[in-house]
Amino acid sequence: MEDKVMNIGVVRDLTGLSERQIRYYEERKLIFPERTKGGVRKYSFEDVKRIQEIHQKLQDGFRTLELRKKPHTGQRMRLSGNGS
Amino acid sequence: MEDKVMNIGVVRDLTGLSERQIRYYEERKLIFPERTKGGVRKYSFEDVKRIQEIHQKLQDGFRTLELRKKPHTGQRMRLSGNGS
DNA sequence: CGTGTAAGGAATTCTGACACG
DNA sequence: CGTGTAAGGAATTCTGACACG
Repeated sequence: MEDKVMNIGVVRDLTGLSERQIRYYEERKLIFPERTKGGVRKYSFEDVKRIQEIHQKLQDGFRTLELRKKPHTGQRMRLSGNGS
Repeated sequence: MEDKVMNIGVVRDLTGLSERQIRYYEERKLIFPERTKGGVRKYSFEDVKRIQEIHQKLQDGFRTLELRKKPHTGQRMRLSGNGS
């Protein structure tokens, strides 16, 4: 439970991701930043780590929904093509 | 050397001090927050600690100039009246 | 699905100044 | 000296939407 102290701009710089991506992960219920009274998002360093993990998983071919509960039953290769 | 990630509003809430006080301590060269390209100050948790120390010292009767080099040669009581 | 972008508004922060003591 | 405040502008962030594939 670290302090939620960073604005999205800092998280953007720290992770190298876009604000769009960061907000989207929240929309998918993968991260839960706090808000100031005015509605500005505040993130913790834990959030930053989590965001990087999420991005990595997406790179590996997972979909955001699958990331809500850390999966451990099925690797899901995503080199080319899909499994459908 | 911690990351400078907090806006002054967070530091205000964390320390309970006013933005005016925080900016003033910088003006007196006691703390050195970074700046975004746009000019917005960014503080680290170390800065927060330092700010609290500075405020405590001021409560004890020190003046900002005296705090630049941590004093260790003269206690300076400040209960009532001054030493002049 | 995950991400980019332009749009307009709102929250936050900045500086310089005047005030007090 | 250390801090409060009103003033106006600028930087940052927010939401909802359209786009692509």
